[in-house]
Amino acid sequence: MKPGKTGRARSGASLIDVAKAAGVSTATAGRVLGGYGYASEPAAERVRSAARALGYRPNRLARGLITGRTQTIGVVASDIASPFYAAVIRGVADAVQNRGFGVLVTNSDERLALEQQAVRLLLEKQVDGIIIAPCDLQSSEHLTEALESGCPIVQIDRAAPNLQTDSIAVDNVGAARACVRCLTDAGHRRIGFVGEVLLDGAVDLDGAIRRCAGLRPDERGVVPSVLRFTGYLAGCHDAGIAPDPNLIRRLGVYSAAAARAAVLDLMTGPRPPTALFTADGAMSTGALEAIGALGVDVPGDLSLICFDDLDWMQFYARGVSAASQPAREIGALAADLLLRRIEGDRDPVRHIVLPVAIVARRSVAPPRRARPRATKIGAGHD
Amino acid sequence: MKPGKTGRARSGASLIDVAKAAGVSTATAGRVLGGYGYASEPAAERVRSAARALGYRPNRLARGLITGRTQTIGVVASDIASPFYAAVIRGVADAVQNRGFGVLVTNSDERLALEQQAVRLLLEKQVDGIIIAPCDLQSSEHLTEALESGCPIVQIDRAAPNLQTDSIAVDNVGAARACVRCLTDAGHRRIGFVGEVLLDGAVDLDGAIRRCAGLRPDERGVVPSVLRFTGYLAGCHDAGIAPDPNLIRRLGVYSAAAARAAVLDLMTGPRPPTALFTADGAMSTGALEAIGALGVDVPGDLSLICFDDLDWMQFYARGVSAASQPAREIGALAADLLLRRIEGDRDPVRHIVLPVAIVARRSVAPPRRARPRATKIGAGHD
DNA sequence: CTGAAAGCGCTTACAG
DNA sequence: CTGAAAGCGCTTACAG
Repeated sequence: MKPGKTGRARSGASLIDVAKAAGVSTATAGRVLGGYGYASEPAAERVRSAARALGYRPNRLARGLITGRTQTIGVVASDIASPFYAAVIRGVADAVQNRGFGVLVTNSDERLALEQQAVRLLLEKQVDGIIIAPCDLQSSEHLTEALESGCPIVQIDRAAPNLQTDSIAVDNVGAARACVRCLTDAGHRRIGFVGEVLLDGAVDLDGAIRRCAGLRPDERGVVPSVLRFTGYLAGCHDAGIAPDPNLIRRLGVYSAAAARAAVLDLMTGPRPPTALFTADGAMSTGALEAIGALGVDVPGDLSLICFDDLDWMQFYARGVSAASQPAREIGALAADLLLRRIEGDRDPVRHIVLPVAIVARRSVAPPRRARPRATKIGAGHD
Repeated sequence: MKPGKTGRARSGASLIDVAKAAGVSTATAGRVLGGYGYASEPAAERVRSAARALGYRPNRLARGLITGRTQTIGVVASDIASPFYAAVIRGVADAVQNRGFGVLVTNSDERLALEQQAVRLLLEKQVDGIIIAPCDLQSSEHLTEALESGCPIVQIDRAAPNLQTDSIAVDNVGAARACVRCLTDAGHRRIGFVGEVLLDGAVDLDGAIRRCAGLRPDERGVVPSVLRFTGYLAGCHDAGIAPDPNLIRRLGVYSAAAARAAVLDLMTGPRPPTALFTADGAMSTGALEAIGALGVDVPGDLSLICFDDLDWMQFYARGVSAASQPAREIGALAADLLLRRIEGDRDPVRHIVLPVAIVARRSVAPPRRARPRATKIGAGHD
């Protein structure tokens, strides 16, 4: 009844108890119950029924201590409450659960210190591998260390370039380019851009444009929002549109509030865009809030395509087009890759780039003709 | 380089190595690094620097095997990809992470067999406690067993009545009642209801109404949708409205498609409701799809309040009112309760009932006067 | 304050 | 096919 003096709380029958009851050695009982090694049918049957009678439940901790395998994989997400990561984790869980694996989840909130702490916890818990969206593409010593200690890693959403691991990301450049194409095909020429696009060494817009124009689709070591900005530039270029600095907002932070302010500013300025492309979940949320606050019609005064780490439902409901990542698939693929590595696969690392579906709603339609604002020429004020 | 012959993959320095390097016993090294027991400062310092030099990382498996504590808690959700459970798990993770705990997540998809499998996995992995949304309020032998083996449990969202555990749920009856009140206050009298409301032994509506009318707010052993139906009935009663069977749709399944069909049927019938209350996430999604397909305006031809296991963003975007659960808080509270039990708290079980916020958007406004459909009396056809 | 010894529950070679 | 023994990496009483 009371916990033993060693402090362990739960008891239950151990393999020793089962072996004793079945009249065999623990080795034999282990072989039967663990499904490894041989045992004669009569012995096996005695062991099984003893296990059943005692309500035996294997202790995976003990097994893990010996085999060096815990059958647990760790996931480090920015925020598991975000629809994107929630779906990724679901994909991971589905892929591994029928193989007897567990999934240990942690959040980094895009902060390196938290990520390092999370990785340490996972390693101390002896996970067999880690799936991570690294929050810093340069500082990855903690991940190198994990790798060197034999813990395989799969990077998702982004990939540190100097980390020799498999990775899975969507085709950010291609998807953003396709989004812009939707807009230009519909006749838009003034297409606003709102994104984080944090670039060290390129604070000015011209520098950013020069730098991003050279990026290739599969470029690793580059954060998604920069790749999407690259796609935006490419899309404009495709349509023979020169990037207009007044229509581009690089916020430098991943903040819905900042995006809201930026879109309000864009839309109430002298020559507002007729269409808008938002590069991230937070940007998209901010943009939706702004156009709500402005009472702007979508479609109508504005066409909008959101690149989305959030739930496409909100865009769907709003009648807005969105580019949406196949999150579950990313999770499932990441888990597959990881399990393969855990099983000892030594193939060269793979970098998978997934296509992104664009869920076109009504908002790509060209804008309604704006209400004539100053019919009386020279009215000068309102 | 190569894995040892025992099959364990990862090596790294063990406590033995650290002790050897520091010139002390493993007992002393363990006391220093584990933070238990005494050690002289010089010895401690030698141990710490040896640990640092060797890159020592404690193996929590080994510790767990002895202490009987893994510092891991398990969560069994219906679907971690749903915004509700994703947020719950985030709340759990936040509450436990700074205490060095990990969170192991599993999905039941509301299927008993999967839930049992998930619980077994968690127990074999020796979690210190389980947070679960039980999918079957009657068949809970597997949970009783867990409890008896010393694994504390906290139930969320619903609670099996015969399970002596802490539980956390929202005030389903009160929230639904308040939703209806929003509608009746705005002048609605014909308020439709769409929910799962699966009741054995009450297949007919009259039976269901009689049975639900007697439920009290804190009733356990009753699934949320039934409690919300109860709240709906109470809200109607408050306003002196007799429940109209033609406006009530008990689907018996948790299906957006079924809800969509039900709402289409309701709205295209002879006397459509002027307002609608949906009792679940899937119902809400289906209803939104239906009114989208019908081109019904919200507000306008219809007022709508959704009870929500999904993301309130979609309602917000649609201009719809929603009752939303404080998911993160539920997770955080569940984790707190569980940690307390893990630490040996023997207080009587607590059943926490949380209030639900109603996010009122435009849809509670009374409906616009319907476009006169048959101005020419006797027109007879369209 | 410190160390030798036992042991958590299991798996793994290794003899028989 | 089976068992005795060793051991995974740590913590726990218990002597000193």
